[in-house]
Parts: sequence; structure tokens; C-alpha cells
Amino acid sequence: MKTKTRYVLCGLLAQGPQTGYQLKKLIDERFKAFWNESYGQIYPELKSMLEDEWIEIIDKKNNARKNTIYRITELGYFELKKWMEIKPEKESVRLEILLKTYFSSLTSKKTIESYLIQFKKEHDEDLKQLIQLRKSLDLEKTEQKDLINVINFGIRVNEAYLHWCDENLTKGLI
Amino acid sequence: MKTKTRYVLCGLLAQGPQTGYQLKKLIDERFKAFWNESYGQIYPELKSMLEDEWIEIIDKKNNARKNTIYRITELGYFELKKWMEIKPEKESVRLEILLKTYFSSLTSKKTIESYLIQFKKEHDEDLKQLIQLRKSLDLEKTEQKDLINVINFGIRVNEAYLHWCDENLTKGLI
DNA sequence: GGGACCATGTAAATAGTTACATGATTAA
DNA sequence: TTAATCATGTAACTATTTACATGGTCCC
Repeated sequence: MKTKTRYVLCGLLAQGPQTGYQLKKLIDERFKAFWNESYGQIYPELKSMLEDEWIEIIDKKNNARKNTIYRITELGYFELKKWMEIKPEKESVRLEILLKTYFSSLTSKKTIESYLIQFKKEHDEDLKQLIQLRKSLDLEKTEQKDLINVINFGIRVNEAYLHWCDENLTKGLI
Repeated sequence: MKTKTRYVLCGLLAQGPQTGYQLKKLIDERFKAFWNESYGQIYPELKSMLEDEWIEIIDKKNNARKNTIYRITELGYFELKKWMEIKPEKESVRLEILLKTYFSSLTSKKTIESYLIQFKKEHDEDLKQLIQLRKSLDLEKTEQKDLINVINFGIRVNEAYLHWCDENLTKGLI
């Protein structure tokens, strides 16, 4: 088995050709609540996938931009499906804000409060974007069922974050 | 700034001396919903913290076990407090199950269902443990306020996971 | 005697972040 | 013209996992 990054990219390319930049955007928009990738992973991984012939380049000459559009190959598709049969590994999660909340006695109330407000702001934004994204989809189309599904996950998780923040900020005020 | 792992260990040691093994257990019990560390990080990090004199060893001779109990030093405490003033970095989250849910059309319904059932089982267990832990605490004691706080976070997040699973498993049945 | 858990550690491989570097296009 | 966004990539560093290795203790 290769890196998770490879399968994410592969899976997205299985839905249609994309540039590295577009792949990053898709991951941020759709998967933000449960996955993240940086360019420092994406570009080298695409290069390596190309070498292994999991993907190939479609050169769009009509486009003046320096963009490399990738398409999944038969092999890539085969490997992706193989990966789908392996049961998911234990998730990894790291929320530093929670650590600092736990150790809050080592600083001032005001400091922790400012962290919480920031955290809340970010996830408020994430939640809004997910709701917006869901709204833009045609709920009837079965092809979008899986996307709606993971959006719903993101909505639930962000809501949980926000409720926890509210509980905390209200209760914690001096 | 050093690794996050270092500050987690440091923060826990600020609450009292512990062995590496105990630290791992504390992280698993209390922080499971938002943090994880492996022995492969913990032991080398403790060694490095010792070299930097952020912690020191208390040799418990009365205990026949081969255990090394660490205590935080003044320097460690100072560095920990310094870290508390730095605003938390963006969280990182990776839930492979969500990826596979999104790419579910590449496998059978039964396969995805089995992954979801497994995921649900694990988080059902996590939720139960957190509720149990909260029950065992004295809600009146203000020292435990921060612990209750992060437990509440874990409960909310796990509940969100479970609700999403239920929604999915009910809806998704053939 | 055996299973569960306590307890520690390393080496090798892999994964992932961050900073740096570059430059085009689009729209106000 | 300038800011935002599109677009790609590398090098150095740092972090992390996994497998391996070992042995003690507690309790039934």
C-alpha cells in the first residue's frame, strides 16, 4: 500500500481529470472536516504517481496557463479499487486548541478565551461553506449522494465544535 | 518551539510525576477524541526532554518494577507556560473512513457498510468510556473543570460521529 | 503456567510541513 | 497597477509510524 495522499488524489482523479491545484481545492472544499493535504505532498505525489503510471498527463494546448492536467489510468483505477477493499485505519486527530484548553490553568482566562473565539470563528466559516455547498447540489442526483454524505459529516462535526465552544464561552465568562 | 508531543508530555507532567507508560495511558483516556501519541514518539521525546533538562527522573527504589518516573523542572514549566501564549495552530484531522465513504461507488455497499459498523462500534466504545470517566469525577472540584471540559468535547464529537453513522446506515440499507 | 498488562526502548522507513522560489492571469 | 488567485515545484527539515526486541509482575 502506498501513501494515503496517493489514494485521495487517485480517487478524485477517478471522477475526472484535474490539475494539482484543483485537487488541492477539492480537498479543501469537500474534505476539510476530515482530511488535509498540502502542496508539498500533492505535487511530489503526482510526480511519483506519474512514474508509476497510475496517472497520465493530458496536455491542454488551448489553455495558455501553465497547467498540467492529470487523468487516471487503468492501473491507477485498479490500484484504487484494491485499496477500497482494505479496512480503514484508525483515524488521527490533533486539535491543539483542546490541549491548551486542558492546560488552561497555566495561562490567563483571556488568553484561552481568545483562542476559543478564533476557533469558533474558523469553524463557523467552515460550517457556512459546507451548508452553501450542499445547497448548490441537486439532492435528486444520485451521483452526488456520496458528496452530500461527507458534507453532512462535516456539518455535524462543525456543529459539535461550535456547541462546545458556546458552552465554554458562556460558562467561562468572569 | 519544540514538537507538540513535548508540550503534551510536559503539560501532563506539570500535573504530577508520571512514567512514560502512564503518560500514554492518560493521553488515550482523556485526549483520545482530539489527540494521539505513540510510544515511538513518547519515549524518545522524554529522553530528549531529559537532556534539555525540562524534566528529571525520580527514582522510585521502593518499586521493584523497571519504571522511570519523570517530574517537570522549573525550566520545563517555564517553557510550557511560554508555549501556552502561542496561539494554537490549525488542527490536522485524517479520517480514512470518510474518504472511503466518499469513494463508495468503487466498491460494494456491503464493504462500506462493514467499515461504518466498525467505526460506529469504536466510537460507541469511546463515548461510553468518556461518559464513565466524567461520572467518576467530582463535578464540584474546580481542579477538574478543565478535564470535564475536554471530556465534554469528546462526548460531543463522538455523538456527532455516531449520529452520522446512524443516518447513513439506516438510509443506506438496500 | 499462562494471559493480561506493565514497562521501555530503537532502527528504519515513511510521511509531512515549511519556507523558498517563480511567474502567469484576471478583474477591479 | 495592484491584489487576488491560478499554478507548480523543490529542499531541508521535522515528525511519525511500525516493527522489532525484551522482560517483569500480577492474578487466576
